[in-house]
Amino acid sequence: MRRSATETKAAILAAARQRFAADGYEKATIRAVAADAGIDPAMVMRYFGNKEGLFASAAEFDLRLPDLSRVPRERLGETVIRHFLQRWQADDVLQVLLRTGVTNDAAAARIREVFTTQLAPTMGRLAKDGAAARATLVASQILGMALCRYILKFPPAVDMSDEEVIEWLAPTLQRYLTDSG
Amino acid sequence: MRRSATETKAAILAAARQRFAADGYEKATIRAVAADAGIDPAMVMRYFGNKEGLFASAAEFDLRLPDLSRVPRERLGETVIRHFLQRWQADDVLQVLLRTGVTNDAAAARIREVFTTQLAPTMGRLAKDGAAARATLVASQILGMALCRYILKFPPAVDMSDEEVIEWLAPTLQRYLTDSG
DNA sequence: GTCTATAATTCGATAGAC
DNA sequence: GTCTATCGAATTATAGAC
Repeated sequence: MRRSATETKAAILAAARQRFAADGYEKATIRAVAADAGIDPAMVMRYFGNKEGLFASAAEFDLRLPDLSRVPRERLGETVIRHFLQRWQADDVLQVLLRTGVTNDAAAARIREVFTTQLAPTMGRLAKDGAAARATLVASQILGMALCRYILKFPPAVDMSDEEVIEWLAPTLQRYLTDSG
Repeated sequence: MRRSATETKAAILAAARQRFAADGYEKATIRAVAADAGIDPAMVMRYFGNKEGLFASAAEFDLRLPDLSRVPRERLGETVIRHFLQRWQADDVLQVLLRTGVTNDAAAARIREVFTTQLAPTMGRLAKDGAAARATLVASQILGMALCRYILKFPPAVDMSDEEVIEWLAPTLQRYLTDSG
């Protein structure tokens, strides 16, 4: 079959995200990605140069955080956790970052970049003091729950409904974002 | 050099824990472990059969949770976070579990086992309702902070002192353990 | 744009000498 | 108890034909 370059690239990227999300960086092979995309492994090299280049493209990521300055202050925690639950299930790029970031330095650097350029500034506009620490606390609880639910699959975390997660985590995030010292 | 079997096994295990903790399951090679231990790769096979066997031995783990029934109820959160901060820095088995559990199914199963047999029962004796969910919430916050601090190395999390971590996380864990609904 | 062939490594694992 | 030699499989990556 003969396709356009953009079609092929898109097919490869979709397959790569699935593989990276499911297997992590080292276990996700170019051959497997190519097989999933229904093309030859050589095409992956042609379009992305090498495995690092493929990963860099597959890990492009926008948190798409809402404008938190328009949210009532007492509902910040709930808004943030709702956003991330939905963001987590929309596609698997967040899962790519988490799965690969734990064993691959380049991927960890990518997560830090997302944190530094997207999450921290947004939080910084909300709290006057300790913004960086607050952003980290928020990230730790969100990533920790994602880890237990989607990666490690702790039975109680998997069984919990989205609303239950929100009920428990919203007050935690609210405190991290708005409490003094 | 000629050593006793126990000496050699101990040297291999120590090296294996370091490698698994730093690289995860697939990137930690038997050859690298053997080089670190200053012995031949064949010795690893001799004593542990295969890579899975080596991992199983390296991932033997006891949370060593204190008897929480003897702790004043209002200090439960602080006690738990203090224990885990110390446990995390005592050796690197917890880091082994986290690094490997994200990409290796056997390792993930091992973490779930530690959770189910060691953490959940202890929490279960404290709260009458929703014990499993409470244990998961505690695990999510503790693992999430460990992830940001020791694995992903978010600068604000790395710079935070132990006491700051305790001040922020203790109230969170306290609420997860003792709050109603 | 697609694929074949293959080079160059690397890894887990085995057999066997000393 | 320790090591050499090596097999067989898998991987990234390259060169080049069609």
